[in-house]
Amino acid sequence: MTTPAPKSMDAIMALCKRRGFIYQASEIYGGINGFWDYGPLGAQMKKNLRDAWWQDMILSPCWGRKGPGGQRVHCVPLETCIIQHPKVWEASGHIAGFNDPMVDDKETKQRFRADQLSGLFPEPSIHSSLEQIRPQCTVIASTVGEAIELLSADKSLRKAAGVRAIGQSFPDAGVIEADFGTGMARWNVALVPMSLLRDHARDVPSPYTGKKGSLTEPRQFSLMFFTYTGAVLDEDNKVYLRPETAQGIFVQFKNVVDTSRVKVPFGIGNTGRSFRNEITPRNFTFRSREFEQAELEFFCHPSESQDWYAFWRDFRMDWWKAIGLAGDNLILREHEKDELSHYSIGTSDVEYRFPFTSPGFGELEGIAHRGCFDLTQHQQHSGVKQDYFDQERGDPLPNGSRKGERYLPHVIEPAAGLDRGALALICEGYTRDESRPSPEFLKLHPRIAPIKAAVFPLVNKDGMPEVAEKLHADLSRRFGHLGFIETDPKQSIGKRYARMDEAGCPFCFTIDGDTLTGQTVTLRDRDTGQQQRIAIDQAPAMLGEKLQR
RNA sequence: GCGGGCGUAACUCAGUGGUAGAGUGACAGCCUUCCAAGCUGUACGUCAGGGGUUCGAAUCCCCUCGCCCGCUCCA
Repeated sequence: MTTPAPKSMDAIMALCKRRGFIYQASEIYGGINGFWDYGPLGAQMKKNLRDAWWQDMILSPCWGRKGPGGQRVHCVPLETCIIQHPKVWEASGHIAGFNDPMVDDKETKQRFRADQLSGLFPEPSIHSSLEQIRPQCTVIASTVGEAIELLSADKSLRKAAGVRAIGQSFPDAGVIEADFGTGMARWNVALVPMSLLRDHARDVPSPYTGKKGSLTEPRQFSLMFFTYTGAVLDEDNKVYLRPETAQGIFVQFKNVVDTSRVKVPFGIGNTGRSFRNEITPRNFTFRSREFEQAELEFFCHPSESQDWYAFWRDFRMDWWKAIGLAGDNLILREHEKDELSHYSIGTSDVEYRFPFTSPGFGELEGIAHRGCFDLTQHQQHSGVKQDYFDQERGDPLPNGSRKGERYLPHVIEPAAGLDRGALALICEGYTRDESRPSPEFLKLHPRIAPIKAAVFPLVNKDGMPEVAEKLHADLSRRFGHLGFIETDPKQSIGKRYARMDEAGCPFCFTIDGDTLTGQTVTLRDRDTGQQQRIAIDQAPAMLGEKLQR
């Protein structure tokens, strides 16, 4: 299978700017790395995407599709704060996980994670205590097996490390035979302890050059944004901006259960901004430091969790297809076992082939089976029970009811990136067709398009503008809550069509001479340029029907 | 974080030491009965920012910021 040539990202970015979809944040001050703003059309488009998610996930979940047990899917919304108690992030593991200590090699200017450095250590002798043992050489590898494999396979790596020859290796024992110029000897392979890197960085050889003295001490890189509550800048007042919306849901799980008559299985949805201090913001809005998520946490009985996982994975894929990403550029990718988070039983990504990832793919949404990891963590850290009493489970009682069962629900998490979704829809919709009068246009799904329709008088005279004005007012009343309804009497009709094509407006109504005599208008389709003539009083119903699809 | 490329009007770009330009777009008017048509006119620039060299800098030098690409990273 051949991959079609990727669309020009430069052209897409130029269109986004030109038509007011996406601007660089703080542009007049030179911009700020990793932040982007949405212009008028972009803001409306993203709202449409968010509304579509809300509609299909919360208000009418899964288009009415039944769950694995044949039951109706039930979800409720929640809106939680960007700033939560700092302990939320301790419990979730983000504070630890987001603060990987890194080591730089000052000579080569390269950087690696301090906990991913392995070394070849001499066997301890009676003359040296364990604290004095220094690695003879190092390689970047987080496991003993990986280190041995790298040394065995990579000749240039051996050269950098000063290894002249490799003998036998015993991965299970963590031992390898190597000759550093003093004859073949046995070496213990082990992770370089953090304490050694911290206190004796100068004694640790660089994994890049084999030379000692060029490594820095491990340094913290905070991937979470923080600020202070209250006016006093005191470490005790330090709080974090959330890196995901999900934790807000978990910490309110009990409240939702206790106050909203929900029964497991059910979902809680939450959309909103999250913040990650990305090391390398890149690729337009794809990896932004401030971004918007649409996350659902679906709580279910552990025994049903696998079925719900498959259910949500499939539905989410179908959903992206339904709003305009149908085709080879969209895939569902099941994570390999070694790719999974420590707590996850299964994860799938919905991925899109962006022009800048092609022929590879970039993640739009992750659907994760999180087990009961989060509720367990919060139960432990907060001391507040998070278990659920299910009255419909357990042994039958004589009176016909059930004894009930107490358990920590398992969680399926479909977590979508709205900015990435919007970007994918723009990339997918961006089309150049030189055979058209307006070669450049944006094929946005009617549900997502920020401009829903335009009404044009063919010429700006003979009473046509007045008729257009009236139809515009009518359509605005009925559909204005979904997006813009435009009208424009100026300039040539071709130019006005072209403008709408470029902005992704799917439908144009045109008032012409026949409207005045026969009460009909033409309805032009953006993608084909084809027109059909309909009665003017049918226009609202016709548009309503087309916007539903 | 490293390496490379780039930054001039809303967009695409020309301008390599001597008065900041073109096309497109936008806006106004005329014209116009279906696809960026035509005519007339108007507005639009901290030449990414700062510093330096020079009589004079968009142009040469230094620093910073931003964007793109390749590494790296992506809990």
